[in-house]
Amino acid sequence: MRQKGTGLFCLIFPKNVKVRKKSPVPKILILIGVIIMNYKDLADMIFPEAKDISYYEEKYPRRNLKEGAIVTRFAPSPTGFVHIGGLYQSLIAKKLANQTEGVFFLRIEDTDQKREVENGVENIINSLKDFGLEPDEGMISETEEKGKYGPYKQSERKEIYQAYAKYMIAQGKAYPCFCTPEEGEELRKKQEAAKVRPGYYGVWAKCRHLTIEEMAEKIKSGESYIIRFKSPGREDRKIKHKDVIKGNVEFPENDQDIVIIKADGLPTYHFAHAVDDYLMGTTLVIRGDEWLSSVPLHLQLFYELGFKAPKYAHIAPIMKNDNGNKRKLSKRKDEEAAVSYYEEQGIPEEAVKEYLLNIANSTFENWRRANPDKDISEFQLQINKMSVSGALFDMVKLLDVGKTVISKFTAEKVYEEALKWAKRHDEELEKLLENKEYSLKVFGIERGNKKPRKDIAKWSDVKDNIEYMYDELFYSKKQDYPYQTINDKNEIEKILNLYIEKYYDENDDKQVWFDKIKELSGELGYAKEVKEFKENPGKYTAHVGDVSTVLRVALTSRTNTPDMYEIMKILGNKRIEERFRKAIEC
RNA sequence: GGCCCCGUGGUCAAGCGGUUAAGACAUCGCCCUUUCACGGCGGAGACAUGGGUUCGAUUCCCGUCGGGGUCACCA
Repeated sequence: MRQKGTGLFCLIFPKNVKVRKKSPVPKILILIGVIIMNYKDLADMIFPEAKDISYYEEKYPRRNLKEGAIVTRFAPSPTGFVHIGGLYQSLIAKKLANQTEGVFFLRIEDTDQKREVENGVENIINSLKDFGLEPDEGMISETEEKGKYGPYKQSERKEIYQAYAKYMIAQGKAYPCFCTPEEGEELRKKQEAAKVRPGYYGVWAKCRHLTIEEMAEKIKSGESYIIRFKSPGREDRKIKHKDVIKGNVEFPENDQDIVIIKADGLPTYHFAHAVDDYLMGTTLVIRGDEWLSSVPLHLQLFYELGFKAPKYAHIAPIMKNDNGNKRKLSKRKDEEAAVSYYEEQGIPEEAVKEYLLNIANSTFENWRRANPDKDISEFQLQINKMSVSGALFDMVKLLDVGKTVISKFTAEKVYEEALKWAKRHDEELEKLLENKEYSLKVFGIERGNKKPRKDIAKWSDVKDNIEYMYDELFYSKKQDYPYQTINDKNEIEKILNLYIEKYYDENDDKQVWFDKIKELSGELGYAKEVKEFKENPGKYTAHVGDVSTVLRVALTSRTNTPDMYEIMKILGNKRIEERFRKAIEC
């Protein structure tokens, strides 16, 4: 604010000599001299332009929602990429709002302009969109918003905060503080030396004890100042609070005269939180548990502001094991902390959400098993069943969820998603997928039955999974043929030639196809059944499985593939022959 | 350091005074008329610790230890 005092006029001719009943300045004093000011005069002097709070009370009526509807929000600062923890919060918030026919809104907390980052808002909005977590209200682009309780960007709510700050000053519940940051620093050192609790409170709160006249005088002379909350709390008293997740907690009362309006005229988090969540009708504040210890302050603020406080749900952060120590997933150190990481890796949005739901409610897993095909929007999340301590992030489990999620997709969906990812991250894969009809066949292998394959956990696995089905890639690489038991060149040649000349017929059904491989094995002196092979040690050098392996390796250059019958069908006679020829040449 | 929260297998977690202490992921073994995957069956693996309270504590209380959070004109 650092504004010049404009109070001289008010000092000499107070606009409001009549004092409201509540004013702590006795009437008699006012009668004695016009110089004597009251809190309201002080408030007028500091925020001459600010509206009366009744204006905002009318502008933002209480929401008319059905009983039990939860109004909640995601309220990030635009300071960089969205953290997985933020996504977790949003997911929970959105589910809860949807389940109760409430409202989920997005509010941008940009009161710290130093930390703000370019495209910060856009980033947040896009990340939410990527995960299907669009808010019902709030910011929808860098500059646009929807909903009747805006602005949803705190930097645009300055006048609202000032109106409430003015109201607090007029009530004698807030005051200007003229201490400089350096003085604050000194104070802390002094307290440290004296081994007392640090902070601006009680006797240490120098400016709290200034008279109104002294305050006015300083403002008038142009001293810069901030606004502090005049806490009525006492540290030796306890407050009890019931957190929706953490349960009963007990804290000492807040007695800190925290800053509510900073030197730049913008509010601090605490004050903005109280004003916004009241005006926006938030019923449940879902936030990280690093805020738990601020609850006494926030409750006090709501009370002194005359607001009904919301409920709080403090969720445990997602942690990471760092050399045996648990620590929060860090934006700086851990790539998996950024939600963009999951998109880059091609982990499906559904998988990330399912994994997060898994952490949120252990009942999710059972629900999923009972309802394998239902959409997660049908799962009823119970916030009070959430874990109180932070879970270690488990990539292996996430990937397992990813496999299951993708295994349920149709070939069409797999194709679309893989292509979408390839367009952003893998040109080579994108080219492979150009032939949609063919690719659909490839993705259709062992898909759609009751026991679908689970070999794709993320879209970045796809290329490695299917490349041998595409000639352009298959032939462009120098292949090794990792034959196993049967690895004699002549034998291999014999098997391949005999198979293609005498046995393979693309019109065979699977049983006939399989029987023919047995026949082939028998003809060349191998055991037709594995069992027979095992029962007669020494009689055979190899069995039908080993013969199959030769075919498989020659065909794909791999020992592990999905169903070979289907692969052969897709490849077709000509390409099989060609691949065999190539294998023999090597 | 003060204040606060938390502590069940490797991980996520049910259980909250009497249980053979669930389940999932990971791991190991077996089975699934050829591999892999899927699936099935089975194995190994846990109540941090010391005191209480109680006929009986994983469950309740206190201490210890361990982990985390918070003590800004940052959110």
